Amino acid sequence: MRSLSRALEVFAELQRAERPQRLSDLARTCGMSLPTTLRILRVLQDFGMVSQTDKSYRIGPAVLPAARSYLENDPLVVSARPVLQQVAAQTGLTVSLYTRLGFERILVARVDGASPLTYDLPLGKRLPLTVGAAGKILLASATDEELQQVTAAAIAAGQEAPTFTVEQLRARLPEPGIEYAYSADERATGVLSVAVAVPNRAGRPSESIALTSPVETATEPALKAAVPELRRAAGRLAELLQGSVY
Amino acid sequence: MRSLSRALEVFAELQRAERPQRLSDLARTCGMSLPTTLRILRVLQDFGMVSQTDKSYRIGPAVLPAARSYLENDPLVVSARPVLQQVAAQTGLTVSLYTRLGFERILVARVDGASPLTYDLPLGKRLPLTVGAAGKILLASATDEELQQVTAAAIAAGQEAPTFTVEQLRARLPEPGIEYAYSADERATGVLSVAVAVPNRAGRPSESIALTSPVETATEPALKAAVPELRRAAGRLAELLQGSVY
DNA sequence: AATAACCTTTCATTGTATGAAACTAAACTC
DNA sequence: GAGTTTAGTTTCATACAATGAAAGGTTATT
Repeated sequence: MRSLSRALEVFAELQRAERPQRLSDLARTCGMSLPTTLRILRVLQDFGMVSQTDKSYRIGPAVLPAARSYLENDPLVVSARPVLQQVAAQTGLTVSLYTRLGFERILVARVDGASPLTYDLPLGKRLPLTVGAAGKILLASATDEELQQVTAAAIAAGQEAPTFTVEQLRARLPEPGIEYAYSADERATGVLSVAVAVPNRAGRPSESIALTSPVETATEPALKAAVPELRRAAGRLAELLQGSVY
Repeated sequence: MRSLSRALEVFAELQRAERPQRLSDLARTCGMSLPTTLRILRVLQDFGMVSQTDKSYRIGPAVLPAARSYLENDPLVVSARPVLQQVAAQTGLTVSLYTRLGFERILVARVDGASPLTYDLPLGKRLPLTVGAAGKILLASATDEELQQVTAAAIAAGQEAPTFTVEQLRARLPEPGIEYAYSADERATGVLSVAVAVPNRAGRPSESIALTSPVETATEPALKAAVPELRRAAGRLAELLQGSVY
């Protein structure tokens, strides 16, 4: 399925670029010939996944129904909503659900607490695994090899300095036996966060739930005191997922 | 690019289904062999466009960053926001921006007025072209052939009864020379709406702006009185689009 | 336990994806 | 505004990737 992989590369590159791209740019960045790139763009355009104006290509409107379909129908997101709401109600803090995608994590659901963290809801935001409680907890049970890949990916994505090493990463991760991660001023200054992983019947977890708070509102002990509550929520979510028809 | 087209068919079918699909279902619905369908799903899964649990496939989380990228970077959406906000402020009504995708339209931006229409913001919702002011105005300059296709597509999508005809559709559309469309109780009962098209340098328009109001809040004459304001907004948006770097 | 339905892999064949090259259009230079 | 460079598009021969039939394996059903 080479052509399909290449098409998805082009599609990913259009997202990464964050601005309209010319045919030759895309061909160069994705390492393929002009005719091939052009043919791929034409098909993507037929389906609305890509738009064109003059000589510039960008992501097209068809991604919106797709995202809507995901948010409304995905068992993870659907099951999580009531669970997150309950935690937000009990703690008064903002609760977020992340899912791992490649070597990053994506915010897929969020329920604001009493003091909302941000005005906008950055659903779909790509964040590093190396930074922030919700990222680090997903790496807690990772192998050395995987940490190596994560490190390389984070550097390549510009999320970490070129000097970043696996040792530095490991130092941030929770110690063995600790089933939550904590972060302060890591991803954003003035923000504290604890996160637990959503258990996964087999294999390492790819989802995490985080409690986040501005430093003025909560303290480290207060956040850590909420960890049992968070764990229960994660457990409940895992059960819901088992039960769902999938 | 047959394999790419087929992959996008599978992807579209997963959205249409609105629930996890099995391999054999997808193969049958999309009219392709099991091995081919499986190979497509595997590649889509590698990129996060599709998720799998046990034997069920569904839309994957990678669509969220894509949608986010669209909403944050697309010149249409970005340019429209201040324009819609101004109209909402001046009229106190909900203002929506739709774009055409195939034989449907998609809500890509909305700014609520004084009396919000709905609590949730159904961004990315697919709606028919045959119903509602914002759909009909996009068909105002359509050829007979195109109306025929639209009619067939609406019946196929279950948006119109099987007995629906081009004549019935034409009767709903604005008369020649009228540059706005009006609807009452068409798409939703108790909802009035006027819409104008966003002018397009060449070719027929594919975007429209609508003012919507519950029947209790506004009357037909009141809505129609806002049409000049709407037209100015559409013109301003068109200018912004010309000017943007694209 | 037996049967059926479904999923996955293998493999030979075809057809489609591919890039070089030629061509055209646009942008830039002077 | 003519000449030159760069970018986009089309054509075409070739190779290889996409394909489905068939076999094998797995899970569900009876």
